[in-house]
Amino acid sequence: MLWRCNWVKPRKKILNAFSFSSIHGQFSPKSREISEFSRENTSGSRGVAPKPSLTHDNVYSRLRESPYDLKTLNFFFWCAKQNNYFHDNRAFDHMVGVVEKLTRDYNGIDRIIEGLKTLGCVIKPRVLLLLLEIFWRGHIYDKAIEVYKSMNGFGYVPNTRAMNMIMDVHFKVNLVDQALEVFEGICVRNFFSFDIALSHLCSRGDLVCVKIVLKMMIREGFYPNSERFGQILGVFCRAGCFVQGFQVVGLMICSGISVSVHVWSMLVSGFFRLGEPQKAVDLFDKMILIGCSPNLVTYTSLIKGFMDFGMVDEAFTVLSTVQSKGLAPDIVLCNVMIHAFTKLGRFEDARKVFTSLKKRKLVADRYTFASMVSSLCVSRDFDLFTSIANGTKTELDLVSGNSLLNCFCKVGNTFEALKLLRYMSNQDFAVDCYTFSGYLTALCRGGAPDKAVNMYIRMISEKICLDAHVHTAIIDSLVECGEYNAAIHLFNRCISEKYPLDVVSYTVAIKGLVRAKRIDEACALLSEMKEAGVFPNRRTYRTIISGLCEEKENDKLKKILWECIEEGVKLDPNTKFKVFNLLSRYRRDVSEFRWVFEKWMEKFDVSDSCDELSVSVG
DNA sequence: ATAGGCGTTT
Repeated sequence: MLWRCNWVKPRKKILNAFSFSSIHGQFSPKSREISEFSRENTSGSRGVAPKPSLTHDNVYSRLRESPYDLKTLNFFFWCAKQNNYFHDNRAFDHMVGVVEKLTRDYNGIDRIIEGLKTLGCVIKPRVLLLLLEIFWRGHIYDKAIEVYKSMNGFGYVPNTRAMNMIMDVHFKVNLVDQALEVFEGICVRNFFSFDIALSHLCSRGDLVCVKIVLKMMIREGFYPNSERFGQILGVFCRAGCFVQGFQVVGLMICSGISVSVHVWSMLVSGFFRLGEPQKAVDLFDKMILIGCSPNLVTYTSLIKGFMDFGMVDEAFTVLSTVQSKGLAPDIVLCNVMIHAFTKLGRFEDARKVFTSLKKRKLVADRYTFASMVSSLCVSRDFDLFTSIANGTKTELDLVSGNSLLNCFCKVGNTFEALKLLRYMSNQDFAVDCYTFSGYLTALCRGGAPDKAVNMYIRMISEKICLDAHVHTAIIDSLVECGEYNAAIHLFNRCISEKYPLDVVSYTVAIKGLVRAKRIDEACALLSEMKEAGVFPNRRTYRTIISGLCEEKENDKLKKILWECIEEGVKLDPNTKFKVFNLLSRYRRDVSEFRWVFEKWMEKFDVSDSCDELSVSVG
């Protein structure tokens, strides 16, 4: 038997985009007498009872007066069977409570169906479809699936509507594969089939499936509504597929959907994340040109984007635009500003934004927390850090937890660091590379380098977090606690195993060799890293130069110094001073480097950034 | 349930 119900008439397709049930209200019920139900189902009451007609109101009041039993359900089905009568939302919603009770009273759907039969209800496809809809509306998903299975048991071929509902149910109970199977099995897909599938796939961020379903949808002549389009675009942007995101926008424009300020904002930040600040700016200009006015979100994206690309002046220009427009910064913009000021080393300004939150009636959140913790840590404002770490009620997430962990390690508060780690793993955080780096550091600092090494070995064997940062963390921590041989051993193993290493990894290894007084090996490693395509930076040179000065290795020092000059590497004042001190004892060296020394002297106390000054060499 | 924000190493 084929399941035919004519639920969704083609011309209604788009009109009813948002709800399955709205169709019920499209038809006015033909005047028919409710008492006919009684005549059909009982005997002898003819002519005695009043004869209310079959209207939504009458049906509803009758349902409400009835007990929660099979008879009421039967009555509901009977009404639905009448010509041109369609239940309204109220009736459906009422029935949720009824079937909920019936589900408890009767064991299994089959028993309910048996009961209905004994009441004279003919079990037609429509009955099961209605039952399915009630369960679906009542979020009783396991029963909905049961009804769907019974449909097949009765030999019915479910129609599109039933399959749409059951696909939705499968998505909702997280049976994605089954949901997609249902989707693929729908012979004639309608707008809802695509809309439901897309809405779930978007929520899950399943870009691959979104693409496939969207293509199918368009090929079959349907277009997503603006809401769904926005959601789809969001998935593309979050996945970093901005070019394809643009195609989606193109589709939106072609299908006459207006591109909202939300969409523009997404694209502006998308171009920044793509590494295309100029395109972001062009887009912003275009947006203004067509008369779409940017809002705080758009401006925030611009400020963040400019800061990421070191376009500090541009960022502050946008900030003054925000102020001149009288837009009150929200918590997101404040967080961006805290981050920006910190990055610029303007810790006092970052702190001012933080303390202004109360005045602005904004509540600090986990983003504020993570940024402030990091800011205070970099600026070594440990007093305020401690008060924030103890006083904030923000619930920790993985990122803010990692931020805090890192800071505890820096302060040297191993106890708190390990306590936090225990908390994070008890909370079932999906700990990541940041956490592992923090863990290894904390263990070493806490005087348990052997435990750290064991942990690290285990991580390697289980292939957890094999990024350069983690290798660097353990090697540096071992160097810092004087375990030079262990550090160098691990580093060599990284090289032989071809683990990913970056300039910092090499630099800390060189630091280890310098501290172990193995200066020749340190110099050799400097050459090796270049051969491996990893280019030393000023901190690498600072480390090796500092070692060479200590060992008074003038010849090697001069060679390295020439290298720095040729490469245009700028040294920090501390290192320059050491070099000058050593070489100025020798007449020949002074003449060789006189011009360099003079240049250094000219701007000895102004040129270099302060972060270099505060850090002791090595 | 359409946009913007947070954390590692020398």
